[in-house]
Amino acid sequence: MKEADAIKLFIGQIPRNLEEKDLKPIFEQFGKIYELTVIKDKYTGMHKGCAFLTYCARESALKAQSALHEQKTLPGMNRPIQVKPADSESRGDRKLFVGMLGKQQTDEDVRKMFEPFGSIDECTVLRGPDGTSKGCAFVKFQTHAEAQAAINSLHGSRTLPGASSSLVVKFADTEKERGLRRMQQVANQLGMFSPMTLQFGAYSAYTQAVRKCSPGCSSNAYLNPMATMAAVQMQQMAALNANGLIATPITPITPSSGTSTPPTIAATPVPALPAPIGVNGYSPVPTQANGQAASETIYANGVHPYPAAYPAAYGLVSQAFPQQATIVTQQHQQPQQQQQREGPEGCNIFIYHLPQEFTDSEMLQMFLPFGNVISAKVFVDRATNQSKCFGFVSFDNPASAQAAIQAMNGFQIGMKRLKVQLKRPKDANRPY
DNA sequence: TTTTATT
Repeated sequence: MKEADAIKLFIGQIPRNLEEKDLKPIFEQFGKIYELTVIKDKYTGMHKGCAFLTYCARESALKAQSALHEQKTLPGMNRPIQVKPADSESRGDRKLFVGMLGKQQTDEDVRKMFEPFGSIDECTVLRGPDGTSKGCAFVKFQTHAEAQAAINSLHGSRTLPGASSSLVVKFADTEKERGLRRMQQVANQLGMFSPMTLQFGAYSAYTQAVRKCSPGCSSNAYLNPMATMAAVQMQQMAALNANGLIATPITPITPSSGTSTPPTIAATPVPALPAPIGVNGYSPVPTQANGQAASETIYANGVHPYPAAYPAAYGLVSQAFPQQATIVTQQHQQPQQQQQREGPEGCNIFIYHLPQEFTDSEMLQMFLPFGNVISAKVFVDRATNQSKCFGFVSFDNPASAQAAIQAMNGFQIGMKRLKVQLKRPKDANRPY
């Protein structure tokens, strides 16, 4: 069916509305297609804008790559289509991150510097939206050995003009490391500046939250919303650090929409977070007897809300921040009428029991981790200018809205718990 | 000073 030396291609920069049937005509002109798969998010099913393609013949793959790679841009895309061997086709780690470049250096300058060590597949200086160099680059060699040789010779070997320290040459971050980096950025964004603050805030918020969830135990302690968010972040980081994976929750999972769930648990999102891995292997989470039943309920539905919510959410963070920047810019450009954009049906959520002091921007921050926020509005009393303690957040897709609901409904802030649900359509529930 | 994505 396919040749033994067939190449699996990675196809990038494809519009998210194109499915296999739409893509097929573009590629079959180069030969018989063995397999073509659009890549979708494991949990949300969201189209990731890329695909894998294997031709029956190796030659077809080579022809398609040379004819299409970076040669045309599909409708709605800003960058040209990518057609190249999938990562799974390459052997070993051969991609380098190069830091501490001067801002003036071009792709060609960097290429010249690395050429002596082997054949370079890709060489790109990272640039911001305005085209300014970020002072770093990615260089991909054909083999791991070549990359290693470049590290050995170049790392720390010199300080380029305009750089603040000596040249950095190392293997590029893995996907896992990038995830961690993104979460640290989220933590910073939430105002947690030092590791000490972060640990302290997270621990106290976390223990209070756990106590609150234990039967027969009540805590009236005030939870700083940012410390509470810190707790979420910390648990994520701990889980990732320990396993390289999101830990499977051992504590009760709670379907926020479940009708048969006891109210005390239904409003408790904290156990839906992964079991934190404590320092030195100590886990502060008590395993609760009712946890298993709750978990099974979820799996029976085929939906695992926790892994769905957070990996998906953090996968979107890198998109979420540019989005936030966009919002800020828009406010400057048209301060009079920043549009209240509403997303499509299923993308808009209603949030009640917000802390009195929460503003649009704080609510935005709280929901950014779940996707592209296109609008975040706290409702304010006209007369007093005081928050009415509720608001609306709109995402650009329903999966983000569901992730936000799943993770944040019932989230404890102070003595209250957030109510987070889909915004009702305008015409519904208006009997009077 | 870490990217537009890799089942």
